[in-house]
Amino acid sequence: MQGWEAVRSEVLRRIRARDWPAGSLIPNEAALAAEFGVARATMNRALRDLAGAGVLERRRKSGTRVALHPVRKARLDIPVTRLEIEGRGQVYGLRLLEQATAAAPDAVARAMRRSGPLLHLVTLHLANDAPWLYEDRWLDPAVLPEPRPDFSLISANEWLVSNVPLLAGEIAFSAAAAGAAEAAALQVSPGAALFVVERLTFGEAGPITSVRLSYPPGFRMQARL
Amino acid sequence: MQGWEAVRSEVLRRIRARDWPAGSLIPNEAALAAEFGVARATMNRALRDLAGAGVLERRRKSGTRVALHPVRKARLDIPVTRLEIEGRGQVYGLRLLEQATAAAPDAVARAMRRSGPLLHLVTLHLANDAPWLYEDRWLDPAVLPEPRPDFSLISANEWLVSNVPLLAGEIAFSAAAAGAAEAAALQVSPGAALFVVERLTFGEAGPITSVRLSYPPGFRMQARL
DNA sequence: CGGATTAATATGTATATACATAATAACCGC
DNA sequence: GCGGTTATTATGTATATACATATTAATCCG
Repeated sequence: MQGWEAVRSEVLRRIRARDWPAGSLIPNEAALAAEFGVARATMNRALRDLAGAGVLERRRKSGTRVALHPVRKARLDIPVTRLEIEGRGQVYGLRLLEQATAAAPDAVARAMRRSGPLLHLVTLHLANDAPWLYEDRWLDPAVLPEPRPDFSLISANEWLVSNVPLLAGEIAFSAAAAGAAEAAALQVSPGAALFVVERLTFGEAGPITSVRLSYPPGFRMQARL
Repeated sequence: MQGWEAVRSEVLRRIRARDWPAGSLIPNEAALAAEFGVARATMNRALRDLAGAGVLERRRKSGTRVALHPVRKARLDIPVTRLEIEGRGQVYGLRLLEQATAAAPDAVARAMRRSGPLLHLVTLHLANDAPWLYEDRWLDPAVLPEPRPDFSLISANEWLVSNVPLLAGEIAFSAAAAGAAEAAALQVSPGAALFVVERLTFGEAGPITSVRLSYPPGFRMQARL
């Protein structure tokens, strides 16, 4: 047995083979390190990794036990739209449908903790000239320089990731029926089932942007377990 | 500066402050360790963590550079449905709508690489007696013991996670219009926008189960960025 | 017995050192 | 200049050791 990944594999095997049943306590790091013939640091890395994956639960002094209900953790990468499309070998296009400074709807204003007017951007992203993604974004104008970037050339998302220090965010996925504007832009019938991604992004001084992305029927977001 | 998390914070700060602009090469581990006054192992852990988060890109010999297009990585936890509902303080219910051994549809059979008949389970999960989730599952009967578990008492998912060694899986999210059966079970109108999770799970000897989960309109799947 | 103090223990982290590995740069003979 | 070999370099990993920290068990004392 050599290498922390090999150690991790053997530990995983024992868990799946029920050598160490769900909920049971497994031997401590020192004992396992001795058994596998590795240093404790190596053992630690393997076990720490499995704990991060949700397979093990570790507590000081108590020890390490096999998770009773292994919460499956999926990881998904959310690339910049342009790169996602170009990565599929297609030609990326961008059409700015609307750009205005206005009062945001109630739900958005509350989430962004802003009462004043916000910059409203509605954008259609295209792949090989076909509608790919409808984007409805509200943006705090305070983060923009003068003159403002030309959002008909670069998407707000792409401009933001490379120009504003982002701290954290929330993201949620859901399904929704297409509204009139979305349906027209995406060239689907009103009421069609859209895949919706809603994101709220925070900078150092609170929320910066709130965005709703709608993908037409057929879109699948793939994740790794 | 003490502790790998403090080191990581400072590195992150420099990246966001553009001390180290996107795409640029940062000093090597040894130099940074000296500057921060920590061991290289500590520096390594901080940088390795940021690389895992997509903020840095590291290559042997070439060095470490700030990611040009920081792919945002979202992590989402997918709990067992019963625990998800009980965790919300609601009463979990389960209704087995259909249980039959039959030939799977083409797409399912192909994904599962099986030609013979499979066990087909259609289940409705309830929260406080209200429809919560419609589950359509195809299952390799070879993994089941005799007598078979009673899937009207325990959900197939829950039985599987605690009885079959699972290896890996694929998961995908999408939106779809409700079909007749789904609409009736979930008490929504046909064509309503459902949030769909499709999962294919592998054991040691190939695919074990293929499942399609449909959530009624209003359901949101939250993730952490 | 009960509550507070103290000891014991497993994980968490930091350190110096060493070697492995991958990728690039330098070199060399032709 | 070209193709192939060799050296160099930064990250990746393994190791022994040490101490920190959280948590539980044991102990003591009124």
